[in-house]
Amino acid sequence: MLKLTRKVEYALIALRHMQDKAPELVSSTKEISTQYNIPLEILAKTLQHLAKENIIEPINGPRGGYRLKAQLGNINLVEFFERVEGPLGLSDCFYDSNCLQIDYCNIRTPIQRINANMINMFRGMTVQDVTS
Amino acid sequence: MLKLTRKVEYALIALRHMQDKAPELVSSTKEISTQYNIPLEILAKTLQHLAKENIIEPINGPRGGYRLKAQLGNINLVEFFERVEGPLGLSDCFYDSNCLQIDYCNIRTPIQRINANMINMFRGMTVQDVTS
DNA sequence: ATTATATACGATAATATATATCGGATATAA
DNA sequence: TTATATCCGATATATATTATCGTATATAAT
Repeated sequence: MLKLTRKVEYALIALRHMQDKAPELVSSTKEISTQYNIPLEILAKTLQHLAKENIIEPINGPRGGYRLKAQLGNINLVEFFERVEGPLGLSDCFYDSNCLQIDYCNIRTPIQRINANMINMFRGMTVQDVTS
Repeated sequence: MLKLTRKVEYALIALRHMQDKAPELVSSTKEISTQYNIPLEILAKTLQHLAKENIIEPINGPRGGYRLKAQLGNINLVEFFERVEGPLGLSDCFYDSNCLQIDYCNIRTPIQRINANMINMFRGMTVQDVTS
């Protein structure tokens, strides 16, 4: 429990890889896949997703790839996680209400407090904090 | 991602239920299962686990059940999570080394920093903070 | 003693989620 | 025109979580 997904990890690895280059240089999926030993197709999906989110810019054709588009220092980790993986929360009941315990639950409020602590912590860091 | 497991949630619900009673009174698995709509067998396993961890005390036979044994204010959430679910970490690589990226990973250090933040946050709260 | 009720617990099944793969399309530089 | 790269829906696989089953053991009440 309390794990990041591979998709998030792959995304961060790729972003750091791009960040380490001069901004105009492109990085292809294959290049990143090879260098970090990430399955090509999965990484491709992940990068397409980041492109749709306007975090990176795709460049089609031969010698194509991706370049950074967004300012990584402007994206906090809560925003990033949600743009990559959807809504964030220690329990589903904070954004989805089909939990069998929801009507009787005696820990909802305290868990919500802890959840807020976690969210605040992640909101206090940006993607740049991970890629630098 | 970043979710608690049901097992942890069920454990916290049960502990709060016991905490709400006078300390000498026992709570049976069935009673808790019914009141909070938790599958009986799963809850039974969870409570057996808590008993093995000396967090609650089992009382066998008819009119039996469980009573609180540990001081919930003395168990911080990191300790609790680890006693219920095993090692804690945003990524497996902090306690298990068969990750395909481990030799090349460019985000290990920053993720470790974030992980430390998360651990510190959970260490700053006790089970009692959830059950009160 | 017998019975009913409760915990103990290994084994297994079902479900959900995360991870990975496939097949064929589109874009574009050389 | 060709080779290289992204695009993307559909599907398969693996893993982890959640739930169930069957049987054993303990004990209070009668």
